[in-house]
Amino acid sequence: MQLPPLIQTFVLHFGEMGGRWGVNRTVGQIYALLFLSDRPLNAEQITEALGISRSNVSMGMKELEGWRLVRKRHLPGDRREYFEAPDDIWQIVRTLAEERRKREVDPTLSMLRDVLMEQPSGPEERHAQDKMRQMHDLIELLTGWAGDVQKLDNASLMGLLKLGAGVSKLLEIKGKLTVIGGGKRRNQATDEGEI
Amino acid sequence: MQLPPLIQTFVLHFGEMGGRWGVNRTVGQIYALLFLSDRPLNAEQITEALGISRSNVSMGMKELEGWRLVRKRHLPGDRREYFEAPDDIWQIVRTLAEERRKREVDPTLSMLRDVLMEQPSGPEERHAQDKMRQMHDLIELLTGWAGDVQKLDNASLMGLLKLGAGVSKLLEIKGKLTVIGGGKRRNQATDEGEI
DNA sequence: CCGTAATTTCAGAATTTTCTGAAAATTACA
DNA sequence: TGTAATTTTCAGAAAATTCTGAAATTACGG
Repeated sequence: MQLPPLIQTFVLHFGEMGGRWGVNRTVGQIYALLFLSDRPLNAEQITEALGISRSNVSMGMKELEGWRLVRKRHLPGDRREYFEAPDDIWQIVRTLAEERRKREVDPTLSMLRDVLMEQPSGPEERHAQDKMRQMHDLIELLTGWAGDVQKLDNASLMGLLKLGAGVSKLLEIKGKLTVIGGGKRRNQATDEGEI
Repeated sequence: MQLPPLIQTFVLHFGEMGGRWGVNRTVGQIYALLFLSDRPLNAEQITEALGISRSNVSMGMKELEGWRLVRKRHLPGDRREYFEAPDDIWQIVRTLAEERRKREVDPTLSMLRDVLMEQPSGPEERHAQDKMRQMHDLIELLTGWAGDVQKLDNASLMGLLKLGAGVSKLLEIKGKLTVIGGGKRRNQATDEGEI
């Protein structure tokens, strides 16, 4: 690998963190490289920059496309494929959130739904099912909210983030407005402890 | 492994998902078992329930304590150690968010800070550093917000979640109130695209 | 369509991670 | 303090993942 030092630091870091983020070292490095690059790169260039095999790049790209974190491009007069990482950093966050939900949360939600349909066969299973229902309801609440927030445009999203702990204050205001206007609830859960 | 079917399904699922969540199969299974259990369990019981070695349980517990997802307990008249998973599901979410930030985000933030101190040695590094600054600022905004929200009590947190996309409406209201009252900003970033 | 450049696939090698059993260390309490 | 129960450690076995090179496939330009 022969890269400018700042870029190399970043790329190596992404390689090491890749594991914790659910991708392998190569995939992390490829994404880092594309993210920093000011132009699309082809597989050969990535191979050279990272010192990995051509086939490894091919598999890594397939994985990154699965994550919707890279796009294919074609440069005129060049029959090779080029890759680039989308620029809008807010969109990247949305994509990551969505893909991680799909991989890390949805399967569990689905399993929980199945298991909650079953009849518990005794007090032990009854208690277990209670806990599973708590988990299920909370996950639904969280993912539903995340889905809603994801749809906000960049400016609104930034507004929300800047607010920070201020949401608390805002919620109090909302409470008062709701009493007057009679706003409707998103679901029927109660307001304390149990959801 | 000899467990009631509902429990077994849940435990096996957590084992399989463990990998994607940043822990190994055993750790996922142990946590699942403790989460569903209506009483603390000792290492021997976990060994039997999951069909894994005693030493593996020991290592798994250490990992789960590192995540702050289990607590040690002592039952009177029994010198063995017992383990239990905290009950408050909201607190579990906070703990998970915190620990994942510590493992998955903080190291990157730290690396970015270091790299942003360096002088870029040419246009390529300058562009790369720009992207890194974008990433750094966005991560700070996100983690700062998450940190604030984490401090909310259960009821407020639930209020926020139920709001869903309604935050958008609420933000508009806030905008108007701010014009009147002159609220202060959390940071100096601009409101569009670039953060 | 032909030839060739480019990409993908995949079997097995290399590496990393997980798990176990045996031994060492720690702990409770008699 | 001695002893037996319990927990932890850790070297290496087992399993899983990642990576490569060679072969197969695809896609382009003539």
